[in-house]
Amino acid sequence: MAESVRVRFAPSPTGHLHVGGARTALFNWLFARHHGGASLLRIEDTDRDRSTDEAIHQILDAMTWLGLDWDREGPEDDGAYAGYFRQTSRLETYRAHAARLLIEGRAYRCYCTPDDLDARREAAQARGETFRYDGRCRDAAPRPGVPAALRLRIPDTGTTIVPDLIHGDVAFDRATLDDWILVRSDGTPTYNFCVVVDDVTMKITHVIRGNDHLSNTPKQILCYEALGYPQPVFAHIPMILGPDRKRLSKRHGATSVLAFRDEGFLAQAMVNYFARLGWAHGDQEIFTRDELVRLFDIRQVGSTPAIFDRVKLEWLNQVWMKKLAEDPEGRRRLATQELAPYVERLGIAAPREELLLATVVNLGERTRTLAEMAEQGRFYFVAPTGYDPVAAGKLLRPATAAHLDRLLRRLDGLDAWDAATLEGAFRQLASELEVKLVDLAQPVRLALTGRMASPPLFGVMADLGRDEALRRLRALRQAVPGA
RNA sequence: GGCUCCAUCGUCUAGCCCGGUCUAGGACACGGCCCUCUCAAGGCUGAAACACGGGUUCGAAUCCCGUUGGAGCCA
Repeated sequence: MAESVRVRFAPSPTGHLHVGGARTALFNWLFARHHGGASLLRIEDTDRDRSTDEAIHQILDAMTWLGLDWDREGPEDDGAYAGYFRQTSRLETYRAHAARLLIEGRAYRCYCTPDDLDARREAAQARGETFRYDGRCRDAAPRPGVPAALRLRIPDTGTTIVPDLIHGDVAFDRATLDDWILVRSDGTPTYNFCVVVDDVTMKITHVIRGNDHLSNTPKQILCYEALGYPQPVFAHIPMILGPDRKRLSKRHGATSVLAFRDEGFLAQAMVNYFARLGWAHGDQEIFTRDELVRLFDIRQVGSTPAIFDRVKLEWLNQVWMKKLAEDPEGRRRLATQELAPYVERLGIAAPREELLLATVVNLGERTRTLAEMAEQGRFYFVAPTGYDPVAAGKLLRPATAAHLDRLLRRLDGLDAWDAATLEGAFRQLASELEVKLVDLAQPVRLALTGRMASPPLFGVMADLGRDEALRRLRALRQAVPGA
């Protein structure tokens, strides 16, 4: 690409950053980073009734969490998140462009009131026709003092082509388009007009956005032409749908990116998942951020809408938790940065780092989210407060008592307290008692973790330490009736 | 309703642009087996798709047309 790439992500701050928006943001970011270009952020807050600062911060928080940093060219007016553009701070620019179009005759004042328009629309419908503005004010005499909307004068005939990186050339018959409103009679600029003016003045080279904007694009292209500005390259990426194939929304459960963070998903897993929605690189499923930047190619993005599959996301999250736990550095970060807050949320203050590490190492392959990991790893930090009722019913019987007593004596006599030694002792005793290892192990597992399922028992005993392990064993022994 | 987009296993997708290598590949989920102190993870394995109908062609998942279905935008 000859000129340097400049893209933008343009959310409207009327709610949280949802899954679809995040994927759009990611594709823009990847495209920019891949080409060494700039990635800008524009907040489309012209709908003042529905836009809130709260939403802006949530969106920025989510983007920061996902690691989608933007190039800071905008005003430095918002602390940590500075450097983005707000449409409401650009109203003067829209006004100037509107004035120019009016003077040059590319736009005209329309005195039709909303009521007029509604009536004409209904009449058209009654006749079974599709209503389009008929251009009746194109040559209307100026009526000073009368509120007027500003409409773009578009050609009556011909075809407007939207050249699109993903869909190829998409043709729209201009006869199906009409002279659309640039500025409402109350003076507020419309969405499509702001977008064009913004993209032009921000020197955006590639507009990467959701497919839901494709239908608006011919109107925008006509506006570029009226303004005499070059068009950016368009890429309309397929939308993300819910399991019912409808546009993804709250009805489908969590769609807010921050909600996923809250549930204990890793940003890396989210990014990996989003990238694979609509894009693929052969058979590869797991991508690091760097790999994505290197391999991402917008032209390889498919054109089919994708259904959001939480189960696969969960799988990816597990893969990433396991992956991070593999090397010392990742393990430490996963334990102290990612997992710790979830453990603390369980009411465990200042969890010890070595236990956090043990949790991460052992529960990474057993759980799918950090919240789940904390929950299932709780026993590392605190003794069980009760036993799984089914297991208790099965295991807390007199027959177990004798075995436990033998075991306790055996463990007391151990010089070392490591997984290998413990396993040896258990196996030895099991064969002496002529029982299966599992029969000896399960009561102990219940004592230490409160559950029937846990990470490998001997590792758990070692991680807990001799004193704590024996304490929990004796506690269970007390609970065994008889003997 | 008008316009536009989309159509490969239940889901994400590879293949489609540059027809033959496709008895259509991978992944998630699901079943079986192995491993095993539990649960997982892992390994092996099974079931599972080119929406339909016409063309074009020696040959179509791949190109063209239509139908059906889904979605989005505008109203």
